[in-house]
Amino acid sequence: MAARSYGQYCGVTSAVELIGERWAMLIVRDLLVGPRRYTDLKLGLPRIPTNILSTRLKELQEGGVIRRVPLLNCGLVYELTPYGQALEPIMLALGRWGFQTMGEPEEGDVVTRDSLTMALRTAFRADDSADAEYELHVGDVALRASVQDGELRVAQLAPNAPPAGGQLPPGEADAVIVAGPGIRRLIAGEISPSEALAQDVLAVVRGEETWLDSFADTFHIAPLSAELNARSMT
Amino acid sequence: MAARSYGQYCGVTSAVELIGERWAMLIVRDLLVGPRRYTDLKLGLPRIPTNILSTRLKELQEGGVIRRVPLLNCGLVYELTPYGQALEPIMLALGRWGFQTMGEPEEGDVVTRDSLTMALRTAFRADDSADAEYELHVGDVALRASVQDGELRVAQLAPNAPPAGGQLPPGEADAVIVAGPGIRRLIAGEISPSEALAQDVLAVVRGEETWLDSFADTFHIAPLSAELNARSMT
DNA sequence: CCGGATCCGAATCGATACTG
DNA sequence: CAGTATCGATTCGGATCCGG
Repeated sequence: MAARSYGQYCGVTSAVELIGERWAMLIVRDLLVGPRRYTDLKLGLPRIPTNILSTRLKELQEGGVIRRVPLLNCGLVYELTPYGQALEPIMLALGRWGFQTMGEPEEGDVVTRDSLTMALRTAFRADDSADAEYELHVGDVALRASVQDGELRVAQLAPNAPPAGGQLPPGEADAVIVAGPGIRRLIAGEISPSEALAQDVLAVVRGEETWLDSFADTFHIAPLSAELNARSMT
Repeated sequence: MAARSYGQYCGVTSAVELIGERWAMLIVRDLLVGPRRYTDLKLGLPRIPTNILSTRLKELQEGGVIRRVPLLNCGLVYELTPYGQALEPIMLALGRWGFQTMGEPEEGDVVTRDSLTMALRTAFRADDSADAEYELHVGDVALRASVQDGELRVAQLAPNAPPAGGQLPPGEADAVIVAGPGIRRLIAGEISPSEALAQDVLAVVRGEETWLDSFADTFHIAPLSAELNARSMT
């Protein structure tokens, strides 16, 4: 038996041996957005040591979770296998669960394109969604979220694109929202759209501010219950 | 920022910082079955070092996932907080996912009461279930699975209880199934109930063998697809 | 620039022994 | 029963380097 094996014959154990090592889940999270090259992953995970990244990529490949795909012109990308893609609902549920205890960002925390993309998918409520096109800026990450018929599609815009400036995807967004990490409070329902505007948590730099109500209905993660604060109780 | 922080402001990251450390998920898995004392956890995780167990218990407590509850007479148990219990669907989904790649047990792998209990919950198909009482033995783990109106309840029987010997829960089981780890192949649908019997993967030591068909319908984890074998493809 | 490999100190993990 | 203490073996993190 491998020295570092958990030594149990069990589905959960197998799963944890495949994707439980440090950084592995975050690599999978980013690959759930789309295929990524080594350098993309490194940029999206600024604090991962490069030797750990390459080790994890090998392990995930060995475990059948990801695949190495050479590109036609040059370079290569890593992508999830069908088996790896089956992690999507689990990752979304885990993101929803972890969202509850995010609190405020620590000094030095970053928001990356892929993590924000997954966060939007995590918070998406198909049933409460109204069709709309949002352009969302958080820090220097810019996304375009298209909601149509209860389906969400998220596209990543060029970084540092001036809000409302680009005409990259055809047509203008209904609303361009510029926010900071405090947008968490809106999605958590801790503050209402009008409070968010009043407290400068975010701004609607183009489009009617009423789109913010639709946005808050569409992207929402309800708190589990009040007992969440029952922490550190002996 | 903590040295070992992932440095990202994201729900998945928060979740992984709470339950992503080594052994943490397996502790949560066992606590999803019910409150457990320190010694129970140690027995259920034979390979965990005791210092790691106590460190994880402190961390999970600090994170609001578990709670320490002193018992009236003596001793104490750890139990999940409501927030921790919210991990149940995630754990079941993860168990289902990991089940696909379990293969055959490694030398030295064990099956514990709690892991088998969770495995049954993982494999349970409410829609295809017929009411029944099963007594299941795998290795020296003995469980009583009661299926009624699409609901599953699993009770753990005394270890080393002679199959069909005990009258612990009121009434006799419809079928007493004695199996080894090969029962995975039945649950995965790799073999049929009759093949399982013919190949001595398991035996029905009391009750009609036809109960095994109900069992196989009730507890089943379908393979994702054929491409699962597309491993290690460069 | 892409896709890593190598080296090394620091932190964590695993195994065992020991204690209130 | 419910953990600490200790210590060698691994792994991780940070930095540098390298071939294409």
